[in-house]
Amino acid sequence: MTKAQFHRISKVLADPTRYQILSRIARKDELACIELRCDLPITPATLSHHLKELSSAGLIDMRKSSKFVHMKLRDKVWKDYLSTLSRL
Amino acid sequence: MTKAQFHRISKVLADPTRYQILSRIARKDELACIELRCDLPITPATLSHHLKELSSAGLIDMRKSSKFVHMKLRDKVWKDYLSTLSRL
DNA sequence: TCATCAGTTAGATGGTCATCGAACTATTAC
DNA sequence: GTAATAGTTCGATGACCATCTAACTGATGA
Repeated sequence: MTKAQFHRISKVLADPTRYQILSRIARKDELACIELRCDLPITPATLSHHLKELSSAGLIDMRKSSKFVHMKLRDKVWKDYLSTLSRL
Repeated sequence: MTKAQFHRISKVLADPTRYQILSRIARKDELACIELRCDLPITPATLSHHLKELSSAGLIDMRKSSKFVHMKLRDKVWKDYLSTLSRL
């Protein structure tokens, strides 16, 4: 993991809403975007923005299936991040 | 560790300069402020600001000895943070 | 007592970013 | 085709914050 990617992820995690989204994605094998829209107090535009950030930081994969978008944690990246962070 | 403290620490770590400072502190048992001033490309005012953030987030202890300030990582808080984060 | 050095505080500034509404695309249903 | 639904994109806005300079405190040494 490069320093740039590491800092990118740190920044992405620093927003509580985004962290919560990632946490929700991680708890399921795969999560549909619409499941998040139901109970998060943000507009679809904001949610879309956060998912883009998570995705371009490399933390999640996004898959489109007809009308719906499904997200998945990228375990390897997440483990890499934890391991880099724990080395401080 | 409360959610508030967790998010506070996440935010503190998100700034690369501050992360580097914390990293330097962690590598030694105790680090003098003046050792950081030497080779960080920031003014004393900015350094002081970052140390205050790290300290009030609970990540470091600061000790004043005559003219000098010494910092130390609070291992327990750091380990708590890592453990909370790894649970996502 | 005076100069110097370590560090802090206050206030200003410029940049970043979470958020929104509005307009859009694309898909499904009737 | 037309309406409804899922999600995106764009531009604007307001808040937050890293950084600086300048002025300060407090300790050391001459």
